[in-house]
Amino acid sequence: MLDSKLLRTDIEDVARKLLARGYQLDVNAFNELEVRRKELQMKTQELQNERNSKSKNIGKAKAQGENIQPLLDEVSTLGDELDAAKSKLDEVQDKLNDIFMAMPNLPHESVPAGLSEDDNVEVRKWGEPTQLGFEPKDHVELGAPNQWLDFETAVKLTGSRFVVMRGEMARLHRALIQFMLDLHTTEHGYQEVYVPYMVNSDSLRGTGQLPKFEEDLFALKGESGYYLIPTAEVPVTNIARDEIIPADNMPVRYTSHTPCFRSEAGSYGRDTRGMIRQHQFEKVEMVQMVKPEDSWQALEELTGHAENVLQKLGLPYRVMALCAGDMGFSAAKTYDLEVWLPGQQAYREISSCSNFTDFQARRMSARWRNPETGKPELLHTLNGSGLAIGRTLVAILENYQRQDGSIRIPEVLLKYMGGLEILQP
RNA sequence: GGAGAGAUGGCUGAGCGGUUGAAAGCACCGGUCUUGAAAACCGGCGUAGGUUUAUCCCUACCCAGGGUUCGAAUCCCUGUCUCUCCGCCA
Repeated sequence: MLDSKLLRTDIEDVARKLLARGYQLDVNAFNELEVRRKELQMKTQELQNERNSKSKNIGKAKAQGENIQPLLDEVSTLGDELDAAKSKLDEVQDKLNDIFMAMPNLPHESVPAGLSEDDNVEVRKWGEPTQLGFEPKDHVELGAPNQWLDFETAVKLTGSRFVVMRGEMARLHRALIQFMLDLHTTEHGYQEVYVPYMVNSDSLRGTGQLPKFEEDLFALKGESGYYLIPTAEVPVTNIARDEIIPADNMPVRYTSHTPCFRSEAGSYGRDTRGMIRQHQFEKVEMVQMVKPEDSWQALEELTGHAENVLQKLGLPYRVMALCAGDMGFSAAKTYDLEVWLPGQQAYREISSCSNFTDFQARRMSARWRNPETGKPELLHTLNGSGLAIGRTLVAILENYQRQDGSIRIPEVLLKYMGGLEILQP
């Protein structure tokens, strides 16, 4: 959510920045609502004031044994007037609130212009696309032996966009999770947290998935109103919802491994082969809550933490600064990490690292106590994948494949694989 | 699942339907005292919004949402959560 003061004082500037990301703000409609809000609010508060003071007088008069009937007559119509004013005010405020909740964050000044992924800008590159010296297989072919990756059975169990993993492949998948969590907790200063995989709608509103993107979520049947999490970002960031974090505890750095559940509505036909785009996948997430003045530095660091995972795994990647139009709803700036996939001869997204500034914090009232003012102030939130496990597994299979279809295990994973060095078909 | 108790400011904890936005204590901040600290004493100390900006003033908020009333932290209804006991259970 954007600062309402900003929209009152400089709405043209806000509208211009939103347009950069393809969001058209109806300035006139907003201003009209805002004028009405002000009128109705002042009128309502005046009536409330009148009611309060007259009621007090009635109390006093009654205490002194006076006849209060004339005073009661005086306020007889006040209640109805007040109710009418209040309901009009509520109506306008609901409309304004709907607008606010549907308005995306403002892109930072450093965000490249553009409306589609074609306008994203490569910031840096690490390593070179892997040269195998033979025709590379993709992960579906590589996973076929021993039913390492078994898509047919997953279809039977559930449907498309799921996978069953077996044997050493399942272990490698698990090894990746352990490796990433250990790296973030021991070298990057994150605290590991375990969180619910279902959340309520308040949490989803807090991080920005609701109200606009409900079709991307799996909602549970029944009365609970719960949803399966689309990312650990939701439960982990909402830890700070309605909290005031002491300055000494800042910055807060959490890492968490969770499954992620996404309906992938609107992506029919895209990435249908293999496990690039699944309804259920694992992810190790990093989340930070920082002082506002630190958030841009924190974004660079957090991106570096995700990059470190790829570097330790020896996977070539590039860092892309997303253009304004390609960023997610809540982000002020996003770096995508794209890993090289020999099977596709392409870089594919494997991590997304964003600074949300105070956008999520305002939605969820996440604050810290600023020692300079002594007051609670909105903090800044960030998160990034570190990394998406399924896609990392794909990247390892494709980059570490050998001509006979066997897979070499990267050095850093050996201790999680019980010393197993090669996956042999 | 059954029975009962409860939810008040950072924490503990008062609160007859009418100057209670809320006693008291703790914590915290400023000051006096002290070589310094502690103690003692004095003062301050919630959040959000509106108006204004020197300030003042006004409104809302005592779990949430409804209701009764001229007036609700206080009464009624619904929901959520917490605790205790019983039952069941990975």
